[in-house]
Amino acid sequence: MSSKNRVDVTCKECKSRGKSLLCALTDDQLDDLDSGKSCVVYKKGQTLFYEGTIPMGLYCVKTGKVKIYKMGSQGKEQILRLANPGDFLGYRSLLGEEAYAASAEVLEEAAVCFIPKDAFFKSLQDNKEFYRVLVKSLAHELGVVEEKLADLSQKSVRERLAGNLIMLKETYGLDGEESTLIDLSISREDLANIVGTATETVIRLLSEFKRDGLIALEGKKIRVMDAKGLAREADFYGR
Amino acid sequence: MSSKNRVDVTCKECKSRGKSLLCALTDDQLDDLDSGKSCVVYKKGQTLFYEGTIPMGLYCVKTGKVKIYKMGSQGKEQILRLANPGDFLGYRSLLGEEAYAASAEVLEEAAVCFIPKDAFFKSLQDNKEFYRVLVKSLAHELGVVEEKLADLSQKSVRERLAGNLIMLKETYGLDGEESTLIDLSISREDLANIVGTATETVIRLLSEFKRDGLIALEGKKIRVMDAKGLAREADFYGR
DNA sequence: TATTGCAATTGAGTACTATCAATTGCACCT
DNA sequence: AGGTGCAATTGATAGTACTCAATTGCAATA
Repeated sequence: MSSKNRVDVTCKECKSRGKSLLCALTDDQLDDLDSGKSCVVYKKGQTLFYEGTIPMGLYCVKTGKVKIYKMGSQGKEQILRLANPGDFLGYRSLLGEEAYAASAEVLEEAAVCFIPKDAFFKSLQDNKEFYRVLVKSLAHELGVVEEKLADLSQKSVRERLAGNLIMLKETYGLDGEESTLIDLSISREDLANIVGTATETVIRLLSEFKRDGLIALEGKKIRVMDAKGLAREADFYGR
Repeated sequence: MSSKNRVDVTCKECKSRGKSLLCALTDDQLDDLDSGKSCVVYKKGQTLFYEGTIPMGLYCVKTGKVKIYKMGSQGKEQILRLANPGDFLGYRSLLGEEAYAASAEVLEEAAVCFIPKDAFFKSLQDNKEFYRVLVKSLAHELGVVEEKLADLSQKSVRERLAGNLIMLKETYGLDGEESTLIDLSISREDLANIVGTATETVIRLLSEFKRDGLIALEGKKIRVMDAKGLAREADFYGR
């Protein structure tokens, strides 16, 4: 990584701090984190870390979007979740004292801070509240993944796609009128890898949803025209 | 629950303690846990707790087997995992400060201890090491579920069934010659709900595996005759 | 032994999805 | 403008796995 991609920021000044778990830290503790911290701008397609490697510290997304995924044996990936500004990456592996269970790749240009392992563990020790919210987040995440597991097992692709579109709209919808636009440049392939299906199937279902007035396609982005209708598709349509 | 189902045991004397996370506790701390603790014998089919309810404490399985599952909208359940002697139930919800994300039902008669919330949190406070291993376990569990998610998404039912049979054999195989027998009375329906498929599909695949000499059916139980062959089925058969 | 009830099995038909192949669209570069 | 490369789309086909329905098996009970 060339040095011109490095960015100089302190956690204290970080605009994404409010969204992150770091809001549990005092200014002094943030200063501690800053020592040894580095922040780098990654371009779309670059990888933060690979499944199976040993974590050396914690990543914190300042801006941009990152996908966390697992690679299957046939080279197809399953996206576990998308990370956004304020999100931590790698703390599961650090707390679990294990290798990374998934890989992380940048979807949209991202500035990501890296906090060395030691500094991370030190702030855990110094701040019980930080530890608590981190554990709480970990436990919450486990519930979320279990929910996804059940959905994957019991819902049709159609239902899952509809459900994911609703969630993407909640997460990436902007303010005001633009709240219905999913502000995320995502390929059909990645969308398929979130839903857990084939790219062609996503394309066909999207065009059905469009035909039925549930969504509209604006360039590479998707607009949710009828959230209620989508929710119906997500919940009830059986097989 | 009638009083004759109550059992009197201390954590110190519990034979399952060695397998559990409680081995991180000192004798004194175990005594603390014992106060207020109760232990009950549940019969097959009884429910420990339901998805959506508020956890009042921690369950610890002393003997027997328990399934943890989520109910889908069409009344079909997805089994997330099986709990065995020494396993904790409900700590995800406690640490996440959330309602139960899944239900727990006894598969084979089980003696289960219940440790009230307050006593549990107190021992977390008193013993950092206990907290650490608990968090470590939580983090590990998240990795396991993510792995299952990817498998569910990318593997065929045949592969998943083969993989699950291998894991069940690892977990429930006895000693010596009987290491190949899966010592677990599980219905075809429950097996299907572990694998994430229909009961009939499990039955058909089992009879194929049997035909191919990979397994044998002994009463309600399954014996793994060719673990290598099963592993091949689990890993490679692509779509 | 007959009865009942549920689980396991088998059979037939279908539907959802994946796969493979071909075409189109679009952005970028020269 | 033309070319290149990749993503998106469309079409055709095949399978895997589900659903529904019927039968068999088995164990508990009367």
